[in-house]
This record gives sequence, C-alpha cells and structure tokens, in this order.
Amino acid sequence: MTRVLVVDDEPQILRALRINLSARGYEVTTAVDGASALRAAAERAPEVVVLDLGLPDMDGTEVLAGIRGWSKVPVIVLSARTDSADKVDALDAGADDYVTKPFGMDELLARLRAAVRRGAAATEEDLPVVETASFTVDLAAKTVVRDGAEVHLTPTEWGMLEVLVRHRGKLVGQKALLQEVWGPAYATETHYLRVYLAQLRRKLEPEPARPRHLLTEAGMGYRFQV
Amino acid sequence: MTRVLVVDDEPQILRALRINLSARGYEVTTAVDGASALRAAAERAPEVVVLDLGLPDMDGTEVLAGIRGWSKVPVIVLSARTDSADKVDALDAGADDYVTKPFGMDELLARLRAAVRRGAAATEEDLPVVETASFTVDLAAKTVVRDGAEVHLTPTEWGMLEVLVRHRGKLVGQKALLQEVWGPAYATETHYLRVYLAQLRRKLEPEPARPRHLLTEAGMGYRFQV
DNA sequence: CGCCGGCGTCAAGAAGGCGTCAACGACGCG
DNA sequence: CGCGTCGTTGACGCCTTCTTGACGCCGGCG
Repeated sequence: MTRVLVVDDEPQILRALRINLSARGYEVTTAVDGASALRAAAERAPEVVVLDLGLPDMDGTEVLAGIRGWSKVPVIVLSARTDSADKVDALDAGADDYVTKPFGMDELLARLRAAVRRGAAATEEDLPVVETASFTVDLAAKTVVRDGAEVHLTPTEWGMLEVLVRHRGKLVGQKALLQEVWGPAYATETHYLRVYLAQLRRKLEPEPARPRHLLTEAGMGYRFQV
Repeated sequence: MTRVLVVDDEPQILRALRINLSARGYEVTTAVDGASALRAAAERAPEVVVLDLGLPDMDGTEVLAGIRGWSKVPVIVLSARTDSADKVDALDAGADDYVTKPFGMDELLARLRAAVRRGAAATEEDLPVVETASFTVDLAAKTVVRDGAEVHLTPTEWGMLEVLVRHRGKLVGQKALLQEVWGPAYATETHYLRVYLAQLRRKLEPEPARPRHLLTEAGMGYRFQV
C-alpha cells in the first residue's frame, strides 16, 4: 500500500485523483493548502507527493522547499502554468517531475509509478547494517556474519532475528513476535520462541548461556541489544 | 564534469544538444542508433542518458530495457509522439522522464538537472561486467564467458542469472525471482527455480553439486556470490 | 521448604523443500 | 516434414527445517 499525498486547492482535481489513486491501491491523503500539506507530509511520511503550485496560502515552491528541507520524498508538481520558466524554477527547487494541467490521468499515474519506483530503490539501499560486538546483521542482504564467516540461518531463525533487530533496543512482546514470524494463529505457541531463541543464541552469541545481545525479559518478551 | 549520453538520429537535435550541454559543462557523448547507444552506455558509464524513441535500428523501449538490464542510470526519453500510451509505456519500461518534441531547451536542461540530482546518490557498483572465479557475466552484452569460451544460455536461464547478478550479494526471495523472470502469475511455481538453477549450475559452476556462486538459501531464496 | 510456572536444552519424528533425471509438447528453422 | 532447442511437468530420493515432547533449572510464592 503506497502512501501518496495529494496537494491541490481545486476540489474536482482532488476528487479525481483520490478516486483514481484509491482504485489502484494507493493510500491517499489530501491537503488543500501549503500549511496543511507540510503538516501532512511530516505526519504521514508519504512515499510520493503530488503538489499543485497554485495554492491559496503560500507559493508552491515554498511548500516544495519546506519538504526538501528534511525529506527526499519524490514530488511531482502539477501546474496550470505552461511557461518554461515556471518549470525550470520548480524542477530546480527540488521537484522530481512537472506536469501541466490539464493532464492525462494515465500519464500522471505512469509518472507517479516512475517516481515511486525510483524512491523505492533509494529506500531499499539504506536498510541498516547492524553491528554488535560479536556479529553483524545485514538486513538488505539477509546475511549474518560472525568472525568473518557467514552464519547460515533457517527462514524462521532469520524471521525472528529480523524482527528483533528492526526493533533493536526495544522490548518485543512474545505475542507480537509470534504473530510477526509465524502469523496471527500462533500467538500462544511460546515454546517456539524458546526453541528458536536458543538456536539463535547458539549460532550468534559467544556464550549462549549468558546472552549479551538476545536478551530475555521473563514473562514479557525479548530484546535485541546492540 | 557530468557525463551525459545523447541518443538521437536527427543531426540537428544532436547538434543543438551537444552545443547547449557542452556550454554548460557537461561531457557529451552521442549515439545515432540503438546498438551504439547500448555500447556507449556500457563503456562511458554516463550519469544521465537522453534517449530519443525513434531510432533507425531498434525500438527505443528496447534500448531502454537493454540499459535497465544492468544500470539504474536516469534516462530521459525524448519523443515526437505525444500519445499518452507511448508515455506510459516508456515510463513503465524504466524511463525517468518523458519530454515531447519540440521541447524547450531550458526545460530539458532543468529536467536533466533534476535527474542528475536524484541519480547522484546511487551511481556506484553499476558496472555491466561481473567477474567470479570461474566465469564472467556481461550484463550489457548479455553474454557469459567461462574458460575463454562463451556459454550459451536460453532466455529463461539468462533471465534468472540477470536478476541474481543484479542483486549480487543480496538474497533474492523465491517469489521475487519468479515474478521478475516469469511474471506475477508464476509466484508459486518454485519447481521452475530448481530446474533452471540446476541448469545454470551445470553450465557455470565448476562443481555443480557444490555451487560457489549460485547459492541456495533453503526456504528463503537464492543468492549470487561473487 | 516444597510447589509451580516460565525458561532453556536436547532429541526424534514429521513435513516439506531441494536437486536430479527424464519425458513430453510447442515452436522455429532449414 | 524432420530436426533441434526450449519450456514445462512429473517422479523420486535426499536432506534441511519445523514441530513436538521430555526433562532439568531457577525464581517466586504459598
């Protein structure tokens, strides 16, 4: 479910985009002015933004600058102005694409897909590599390295480790862990946790009996400590 | 000095772009047909490509696919066709932008800057040739060389190898692999993977029973190890 | 002090994934 | 039409992985 933020002050455009995007499985948020657009961009963390330049409260390029100040999210600018200088300004201000109204919905959707595709490639690359004193977890490559050698993990082992590493430092409840790895039906099979935690510790901890990174919080859940 | 590859068969456009781009400090390479475009893209490793769809020897989208087979370099498509379907096709084939002729030079330059700005982040490890201890894969030429001789691969075999090599080092999930090679409808035909992996290993691995580069991660997927 | 529940460990059987071989049919080419 | 190549499918044995049960340890509580 791709989150997209649509910013426009014309109700009919907003409506058309909302309908078309929702129908294609996008999760649409809308904003009708610059201030609420900036707020929505920060709160919803959309994966792509469609931004009309003609807003009532502030200039579109200001909104763009406001977003670019902290985010690299792809922004597709919509505008009624066909003037070349406007396009240049918007693109140089950080827009990823510029579409003039009236626009073909097919084309806009295609440009949207292109923008999302690029953005996805970018976020995939900055998946973190988490390092501890005794081993290293690469979430993107799905590998664990210990003492220079790769450690082989089974799918279930990796599933648990991934969840724990993603929430590193935080406590993950038993129920939550079971549901994320095995599915909602297994929320009470706490025995699985013990078995697989033991296997992970045997493979990763220098002293499995005294775990330093894969910690148990009795009665609560588990925690991954860097 | 940003390297840009311009592909067009109309001399006056080539000339206009060369002059304008050179004047702005770009390092321009040109190509007048698809075959030389692919060669130039592989050899010069441009940071951005301007590609005309109407080439004499092959369809523009084929050129695009040829580049996308191994590189994420931003491609701006130029075309005289204003038809919405053409735009959608090109954008979905991996184009980053689509500009219709006749175009304003200012606008094209702005779109070029936008494309370069985005692409600047992700232009490493984009090399079209990947070498292992026992064979060499050329993603741009779509060839595999082993012991000095070229190895013949069927289209499906090549499809799998290409996907794996493109994600070299990373684990590729079975579903992802099936969908990239066979299409979304085949996401569960895991038997195909076993058959074709075996064939690839027989053709490429020195010891097919003990693969060194085409590795299986049971239950998860496959990995290409350099 | 003894009971009890949660935890860690081990091991064995069940289930499913994997590699391999081989056969079949579709297709393109001469 | 005959040929070879390629993709698809089935069968089979092997091996990994999951699941399950048994058991001992420990800390809290009555």
